[in-house]
Amino acid sequence: MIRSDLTPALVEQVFSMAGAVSEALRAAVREAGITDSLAHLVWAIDPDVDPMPLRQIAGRLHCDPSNITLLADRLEEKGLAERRPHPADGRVRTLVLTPAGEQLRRSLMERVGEVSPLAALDVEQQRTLHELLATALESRPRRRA
Amino acid sequence: MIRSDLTPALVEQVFSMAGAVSEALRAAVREAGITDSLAHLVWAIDPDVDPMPLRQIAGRLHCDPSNITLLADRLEEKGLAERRPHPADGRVRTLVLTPAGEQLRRSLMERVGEVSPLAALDVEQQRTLHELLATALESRPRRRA
DNA sequence: CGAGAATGCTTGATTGACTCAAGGAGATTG
DNA sequence: CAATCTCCTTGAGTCAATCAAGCATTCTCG
Repeated sequence: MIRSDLTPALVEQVFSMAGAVSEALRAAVREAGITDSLAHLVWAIDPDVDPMPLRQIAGRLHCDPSNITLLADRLEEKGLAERRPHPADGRVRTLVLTPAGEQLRRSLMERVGEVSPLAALDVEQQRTLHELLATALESRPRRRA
Repeated sequence: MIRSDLTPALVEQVFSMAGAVSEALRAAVREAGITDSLAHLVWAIDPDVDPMPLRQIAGRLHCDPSNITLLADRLEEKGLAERRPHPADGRVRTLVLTPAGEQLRRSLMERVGEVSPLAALDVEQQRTLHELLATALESRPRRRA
């Protein structure tokens, strides 16, 4: 017993926080007639950057491309997003939000700014938290803390 | 545009961190022949506190009790946990880890202390992070930061 | 006591998410 | 132009999660 290890407690907090955020958004998500996974995908599509290929989205979300195919289908059915051919490469399809999709995305972001536990922190605390998480996430995973 | 809102970025980091931890544990989890959900349940059963009723576990994991029934079945099949009758109330079943289950739980905790991104922070940073998250999580969700 | 209500777990049916293997359309290399 | 590679899609199959009953046990109150 050399040093106390906070890591398991931190992991617990992180999962707890992710769960709390999902819970906080659930009402808005259900109201929009979509599921958590769809909301997650909408969240991941930033209208301000170049359209992403489905494969790239899959990488970003750590799941199989075929999974994104399925979710994209559902998003198209609901008129929240649509596939666009890649301008330079005919194999590639990109996914972009429709105006309705962009509006939903904005409303989710606003909502999370209102009801998530993270909103209970003041600006200074949020900045500190942001930096700590960035530091951890940027590090390549390594042995021994 | 009065103030910059870091909340969406923080939410992104939190989900990213949760994903990274799951990813870091995935190898160990698959090696044990179980799924992420089973691992999550094993993680949630602390051998050092009194055995919890299934209903209470469901509350802790924010899911339906019938879900826990199913997962508990699977855990029993694999010899990682077993149901025990509640000493005072005949309706209640509690779930406790077997020695094999406890060992798996310990190995998951050790592993997360080695490979999770959170382990990249020094002790002081971990303490700060722990306090910030605790502050946020303890607050009742409210409007306006 | 004893009937009715409440509580706790289980079962069954259904839906959604995810993974893997296989296939087809479009690009690239030689 | 032929072989190969990349990207998306399809189909099969598994796991997770919710909901609606259902049964057993306990509690409440006449």
